Amino acid sequence: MDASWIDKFKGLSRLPDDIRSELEAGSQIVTVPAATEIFEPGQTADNLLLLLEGTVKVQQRSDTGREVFLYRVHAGESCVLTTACMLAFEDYSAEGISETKVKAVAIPRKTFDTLVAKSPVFREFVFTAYSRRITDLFTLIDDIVFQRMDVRLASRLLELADSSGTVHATHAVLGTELGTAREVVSRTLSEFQRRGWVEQSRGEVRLIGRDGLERLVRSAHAQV
Amino acid sequence: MDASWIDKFKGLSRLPDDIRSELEAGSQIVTVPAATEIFEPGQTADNLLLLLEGTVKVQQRSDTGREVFLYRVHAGESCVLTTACMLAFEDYSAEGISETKVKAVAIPRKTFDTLVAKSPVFREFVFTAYSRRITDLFTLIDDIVFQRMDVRLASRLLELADSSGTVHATHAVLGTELGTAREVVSRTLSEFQRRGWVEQSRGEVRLIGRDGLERLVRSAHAQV
DNA sequence: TCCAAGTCTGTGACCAAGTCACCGAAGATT
DNA sequence: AATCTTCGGTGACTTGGTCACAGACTTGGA
Repeated sequence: MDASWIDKFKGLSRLPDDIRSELEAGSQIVTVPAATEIFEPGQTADNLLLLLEGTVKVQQRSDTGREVFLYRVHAGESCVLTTACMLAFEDYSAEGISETKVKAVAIPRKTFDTLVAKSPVFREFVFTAYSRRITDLFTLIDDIVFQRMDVRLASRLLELADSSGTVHATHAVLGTELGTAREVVSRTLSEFQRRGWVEQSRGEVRLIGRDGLERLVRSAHAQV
Repeated sequence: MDASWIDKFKGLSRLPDDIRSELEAGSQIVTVPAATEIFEPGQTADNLLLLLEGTVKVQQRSDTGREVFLYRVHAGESCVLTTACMLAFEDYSAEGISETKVKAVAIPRKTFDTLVAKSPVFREFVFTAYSRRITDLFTLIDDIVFQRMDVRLASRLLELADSSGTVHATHAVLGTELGTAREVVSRTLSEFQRRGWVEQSRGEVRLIGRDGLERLVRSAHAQV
């Protein structure tokens, strides 16, 4: 345990030494296998998770059993929206699922509360994280309401592509990510393929004309 | 100043006396006329507002100049999402507009920060408020993605109706509230009228068959 | 009082997106 | 090899969003 995990989080590196050790002592490093439900509706969250490795997908399951993707937590970020419910002793209405193997720091309610009280730096860290997520949610809503599907799909593909330019996801998965139907994804992807922007095979999409996709996304954002 | 405003907020009434007086001393009661911009994008919020009277509408203006309604703050609630940005020194991306004359308590950044540090009760108040708003945002997203417009309009009409069962709003306003186009609202309202649920005149909708509207809303929520 | 300008609502044509039903192809299982 | 499951493709249809335009109502001068 050479360098502390704390330094992986920009907002926390400024913590004074005493708080640092308190945080380290009062928290715990956990690992979770891929595709595991980390938290779910109807459960009071009792740990704040800070992701060291991997990604977590947060989505809401609606009454009908369909799912809306809300946001994705990457390494170096925190599942901070759970904390509101944590401190408020309220249920969280969204569910979090590890997409990969996940390594994270779990900060129990008690430590969290103490640190929020004691440390201005920690407080700022928490509220900054909040404000990020909330603005993300706002832009998500904006996107859903006003942005065309082809643009949203294009930009999501660019986000999800691995280093070799391939997206590993079925049409159905892409559908729930964007809150739309599988058929719509299929149709749009065929169109992208026709334009020579992507190649498809079962369960994956290879981006072979990033330029086209990027142009599409840019053109939609360059509003008149 | 007989009864303190503090007792209007359920979560705050349990505050110990010393914190109460600190809160009262460190904050200020303000009034804002109707239809005034209270906060806007690109501005760091420096006060947390607790509404005593009136309502505030929070919406996001998109690049194209269109607006999406996000949520409405009523008396007894707080514009709490601004506080994240407040403490994080970040810009708020949404705008808040008073719909009526508004009386509110303004808690400056400094007082807020002190109280969050000092008082567990205040902390819980803040985080509870957060969690409410966030869950609201989640259900909003869910609604937008999965719920039919007629259902959403019906339930919004029921919410917005005054004591005499009249909604004072133009079709255009209802459109932005629901994130849809005016024409869609017009068409749906004509349909409601055809069914004898509402009567219309310029700038207002009178609900004359609440039952029908309520049935529509209920039937949509009673998912199989 | 009457006109002009602005605001609000209605409508038809069209396009984008979501839904439904169904099918065949590609992997996985045995 | 036979079967099962998952994935992707397609056509027909409905709902919702966009555009263009017209008529009705309101308001504020002239």
